[in-house]
Amino acid sequence: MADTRASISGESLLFLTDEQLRQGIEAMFFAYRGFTADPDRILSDMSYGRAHHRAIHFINRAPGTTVNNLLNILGVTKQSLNRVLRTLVEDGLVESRVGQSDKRERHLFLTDAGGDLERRLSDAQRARMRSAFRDAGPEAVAGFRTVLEAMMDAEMQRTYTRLKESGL
Amino acid sequence: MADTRASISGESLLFLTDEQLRQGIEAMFFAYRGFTADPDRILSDMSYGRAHHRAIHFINRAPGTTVNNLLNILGVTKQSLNRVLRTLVEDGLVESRVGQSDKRERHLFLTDAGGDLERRLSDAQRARMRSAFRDAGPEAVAGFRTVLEAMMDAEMQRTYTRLKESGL
DNA sequence: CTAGTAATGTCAACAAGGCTGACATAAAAT
DNA sequence: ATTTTATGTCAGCCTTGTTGACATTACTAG
Repeated sequence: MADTRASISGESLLFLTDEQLRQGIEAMFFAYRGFTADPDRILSDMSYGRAHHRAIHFINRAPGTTVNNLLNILGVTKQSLNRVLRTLVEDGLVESRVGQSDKRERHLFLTDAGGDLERRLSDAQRARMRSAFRDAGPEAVAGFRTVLEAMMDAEMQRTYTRLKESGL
Repeated sequence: MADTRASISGESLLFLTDEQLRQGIEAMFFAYRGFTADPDRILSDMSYGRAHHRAIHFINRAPGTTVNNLLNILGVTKQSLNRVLRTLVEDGLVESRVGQSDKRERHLFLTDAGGDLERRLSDAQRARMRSAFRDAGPEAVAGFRTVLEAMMDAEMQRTYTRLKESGL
């Protein structure tokens, strides 16, 4: 398990040393910090946190989504999500409409103010992503996405793909 | 700022649509969950969390590192780190030695028990990384690392590179 | 129609892990 | 001799996660 060389089965599979894997692990750690840094700065001025950002992002992504659907995407408990949603609704950033077909469901939408905040947050995050993508070039970006997809849990991979394809 | 197409300045730079950037953002979000899932499971059985994992990882990476150095790497306050280190020392996973040259400094080392836990955690995390790397192939891995490096804050990039080169 | 199940909300309590501010100590540096 | 540095520690606060319990409403199956 603690081999230096992991697998020499294929042509160029001698690249999976523990050292390389560790570098990948550390790269994920440091990069995720950068990834969240800009929106975090914006949010800390308001009384919001990363959890609000995530909710806003996915409501914007799939307007009219139900609470249960959002729960699955975010992978938290309904109590956690509810606390966040309640403040967002109270502050007029999110609207929660009772479903017309199934009146138990709540469909979630961003208000104009919610859309404004979403744009500020994602502009900041996109700017960093854009700059990283531009520096790295198209082939690196393709590789980046391939590896990230392979790193997801199977269920999240399906969720990710579904979201990805809904946005064409 | 909300362009569909970001930059058509170069040969193949027409790939930076907002949609592509958003997919990158969501890929980071879902992949990071996968990235931390396995160690999190191990840790939740004990009374430890992700913060303990990070401390253990970097102490293992750079044995004898000082508290201050660890503080810079982890990017938290000394109070936060101290809470974590205290429990690790109390539980006999980390040893804190007073520096010989500068006696104000404490140098941190994993004990045998600490090394055992480190191995369990990193084996789990590496297994996922290895599988993702293998599925994606060497070129994708190179791209993955290039993009992640470009996404880091400049300071973290230096820290990352320093760590990377110290492990040759 | 009734019983069961599903979707949601809410209350309470708790824990991890961030944060700030204040203060203490020892040792190095000036 | 004074200041600065490295570290530890106490107290308190916040966000965001958790579990468990319970209520409401409404769809669904028998």
